[in-house]
Amino acid sequence: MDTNAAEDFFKNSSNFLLNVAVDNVIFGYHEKELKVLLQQPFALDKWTVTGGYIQKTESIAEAAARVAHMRTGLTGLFLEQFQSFGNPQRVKDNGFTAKHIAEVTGYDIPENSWIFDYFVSIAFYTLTEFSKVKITKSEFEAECQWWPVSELPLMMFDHELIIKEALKALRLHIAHYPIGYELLEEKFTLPEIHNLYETILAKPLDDRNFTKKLLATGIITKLNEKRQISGHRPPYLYKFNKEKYDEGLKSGVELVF
Amino acid sequence: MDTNAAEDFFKNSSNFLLNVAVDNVIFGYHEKELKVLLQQPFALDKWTVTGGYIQKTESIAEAAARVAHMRTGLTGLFLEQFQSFGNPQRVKDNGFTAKHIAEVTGYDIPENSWIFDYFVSIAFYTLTEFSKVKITKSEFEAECQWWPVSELPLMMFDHELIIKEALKALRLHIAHYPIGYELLEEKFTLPEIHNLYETILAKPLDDRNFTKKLLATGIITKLNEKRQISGHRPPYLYKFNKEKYDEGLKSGVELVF
DNA sequence: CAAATAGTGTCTTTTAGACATTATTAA
DNA sequence: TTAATAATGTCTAAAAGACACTATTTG
Repeated sequence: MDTNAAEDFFKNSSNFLLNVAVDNVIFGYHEKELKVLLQQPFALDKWTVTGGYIQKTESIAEAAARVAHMRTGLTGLFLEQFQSFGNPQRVKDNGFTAKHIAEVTGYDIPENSWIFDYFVSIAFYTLTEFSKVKITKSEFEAECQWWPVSELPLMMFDHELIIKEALKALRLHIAHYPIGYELLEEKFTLPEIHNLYETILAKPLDDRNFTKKLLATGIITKLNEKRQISGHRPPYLYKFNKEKYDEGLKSGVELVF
Repeated sequence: MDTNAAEDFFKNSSNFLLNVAVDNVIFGYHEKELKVLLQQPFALDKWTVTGGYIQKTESIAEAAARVAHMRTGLTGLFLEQFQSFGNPQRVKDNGFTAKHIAEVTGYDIPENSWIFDYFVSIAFYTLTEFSKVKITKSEFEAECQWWPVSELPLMMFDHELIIKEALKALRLHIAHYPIGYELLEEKFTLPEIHNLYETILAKPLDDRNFTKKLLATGIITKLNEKRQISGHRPPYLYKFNKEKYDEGLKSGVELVF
C-alpha cells in the first residue's frame, strides 16, 4: 500500500464492515513465561492487541484467522471467541486522533475518518508456538512484539481489560479441554508440561497429583527417549496422543487442578 | 412512528451502528416448561429471537437491556452475553427482502436498505419471570409470543442456532452459579426448584441428592410455612438467601448434577 | 559423593452416586 | 384407608488432596 492507497483507506471503508472489528489476544509460551503479542499503532506511545477489520465477504472467525495469519505467518490456529466489547467510549484515546497520527506518521487522515467511529470488538484468543511465529507488522504499526502478561506496557483503549478477560477465559478453558499442543514442541517432558500449566494458571501444582491426573486422561504418551540435560537425572520425553487429544477438544476432558 | 418515519428508518440508519446488532434469547419458565420469547418480523412466516440495533450513544449491554425492556417491560434483567455470530450469509433469507416485506406490510423499503446488510449479532440470554412479562411488540412485528424451546417454530436466519447456543451457555452457567431468583416466585417449594433444574438441564435429578447439594450451598432458606395444596402432604416453602445468592453470582457456586 | 532435578506411591478426606422408606394431608 | 406427593439417611465407590522418599545423571 503506498501513501495514497493508505490515505484512501482512511477515507473509505468500502471493503470492510463498519462499527465492528476483531481483536486477537495471541498468547505464546516461552521460558516459563506466558507472553502476549502486542503492537504499537502509528508509533503512538500505547500498545494494543493485534486486530483488524472484517471484510464484507468473510465471517468473523475468518477475519480473526486472516488477521492472526498476517501478524504471525501461522495458519490453522485454534482461535477461540470469548467475548465482545462495545461502548461509545472504548476507542476514545487522547493519543488516537487524526491530528496526532498525522504528526507522527505524516498521513493525512480526515478528522471524521471511519477508523475513529464507535467499534464493537469481537475478541478471540489463541495459543501459538512462540518460536515458530514470524512477526510481521503492518505498515500502520511501529512495533509488534511479545510482552509477558505479567508486565504489560501502557495499553490503549480497553485492551488491558481484553487481555484480562482473555486470560480468565483461557483459565476456564484449561479446566475442561486439553491444551499444550500448540505451545510445546512435538516431544516434551513432564516437567515442561507441568510448568506450562503452572504458568497459565499462575499457581503451583503438586507434581505427583499433576502427573497422575494428566496420565489418567491418556492424552500424552511416554516415549522411550530422554531429553539430554546435563548435571542431573534426564527426564523422559512424551508426545501428545493426537487422537485422544482431538477427542478431548470435542467432548471435553476434566482436568481440574 | 408513523409510516413516513418508519420508511425513513429503513433509508437512514444515522442513530444506529451499522453491521452490528444485539439479539436477546429471553427464557421464561412456566408449568415445567422452558420457553423462549420469539417474534415474527413483518408478518413473514418465520420467527426470530428478540433483538435490535445499537444506538451510537449506548454500550452493547445497554442496547440489550433497552431492547429487552421494550419487549417485556422488565428492567434490571440479568443479561448474559454468550457469543457473537457473524458471517456474510447469516441474514440472507428468501423471505427477508425489500420486495417481500413491501408486499406484506406496504412499507416502501429501498432494496439496498442498511437493514439487509451483513450484520454481526452480539447475542445475550436472560431468564425472566414468565408471569410478570408484559409482551409488547414493535410495529415491525406481527406477533411476539412464548414458544417452548422443545417445539420451536420455523426460525429465520441462524436464530435456531443462536437459541441452541444460548441453551448450551445456560446449562454451563447453571453448574457454576446460582439460578432461579428471576424464575421462581419469592416463596417456592423444593419440588418447584427441583423441577426448574430438571427442566433447564432436560434430565431427571435424584431428589435426595438434589436437595442435599442445594441445601449445602446455603442459597435457600426453609420457612416455617407450607404451600396449601390439597390431596397430599403439603410442601414447605423456601426463599433465597439473597446474600449468599449474590455472593454465589460473584464468586461462583459449584452445583454439578 | 555432592548437587540437581526426575520420578513415583500411600493414606486420608471429601464428594458423588445409588438407592427405599416413612410422613402428611384431603377425600 | 387410600391416593398422592413430600421428606429424608445410609452405604459405597471414586476422586481430590496432602505428603516424602528414592532414582539418575554429571562433575
